[in-house]
Amino acid sequence: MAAETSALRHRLRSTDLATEIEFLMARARALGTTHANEQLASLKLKARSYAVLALACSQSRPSQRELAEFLSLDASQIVALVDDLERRGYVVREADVSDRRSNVIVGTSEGMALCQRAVSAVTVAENKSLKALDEAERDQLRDLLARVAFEG
Amino acid sequence: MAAETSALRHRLRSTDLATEIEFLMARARALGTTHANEQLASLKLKARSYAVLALACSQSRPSQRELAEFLSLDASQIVALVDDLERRGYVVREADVSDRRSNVIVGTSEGMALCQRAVSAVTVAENKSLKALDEAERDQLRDLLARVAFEG
DNA sequence: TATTGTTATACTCTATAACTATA
DNA sequence: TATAGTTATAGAGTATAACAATA
Repeated sequence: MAAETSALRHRLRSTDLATEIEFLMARARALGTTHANEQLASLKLKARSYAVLALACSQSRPSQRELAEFLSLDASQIVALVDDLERRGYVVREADVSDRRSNVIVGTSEGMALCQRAVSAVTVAENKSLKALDEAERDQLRDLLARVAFEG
Repeated sequence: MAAETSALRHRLRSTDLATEIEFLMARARALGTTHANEQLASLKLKARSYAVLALACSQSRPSQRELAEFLSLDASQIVALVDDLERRGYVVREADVSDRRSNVIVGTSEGMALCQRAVSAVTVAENKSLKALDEAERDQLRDLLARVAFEG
């Protein structure tokens, strides 16, 4: 994607579209994903696989179905993401004792180590994406987005 | 995508991932795009084609290259979007007198009419997506996102 | 009967490279 | 030599339906 000229920005920013939250979110997210994927590339992770790894390495013991719901992804996509992370030794599918249909996805110790590095990488990316905002504003944005994201 | 149980929300919301702005933005946007596409479906538009139409129907006379940059899309994707809208009679490619390589994309009167209806549809969708926020909070979110989106 | 994980499949989205016409 | 638009194509992302095992 080519760099944007300031003339272009000025001209198109004054359009109605440029004030729509949906549009602004699309743009902000394109930027954020680019930065995140750049920082995660050396760990052979992307935003998606990072999210799965992070939840697997939390103490929440999510099932694949839960991962799909929480990450707004289709269940069939989770299969491929977990397959990849499992093949690389970062997560395992554990049998759920209370429901034998269900797999619980858990991080291995290698997964935990990778996850720690990934969190650092994502922090770097987030700082790049949000460099226009100070700490208080970032908290404000986080709070507003959380309410939108979880109170649809 | 299945509905999310409150138990799941509670359990996974307490993870570190759930506090990352990148993740929250992905979730909020999945929601917003779903609502927008639902409302635009009867006009045979999607979030993407709506954005192109809206810019074409503004007074800014964007080139295809400018549309690509402003919408964070690849130039080759704009071709297909403009092709579709042009075939349906909503926009035309006008020759740019100052640079004959360049097309200026302009809305027709049918395009203007459709755009007006689309703006209403998108407003409905935005109200659904942002129902958790009051007017002042929406302005705040808009402002914060704009700064992130345009000051990467 | 309904649900979890899985597979297969198709459809959309996105990125890349090569081409043409202009600059 | 570089840029705007186009085309072709491949790869990534996403959705749907069907199946086996289990509830």
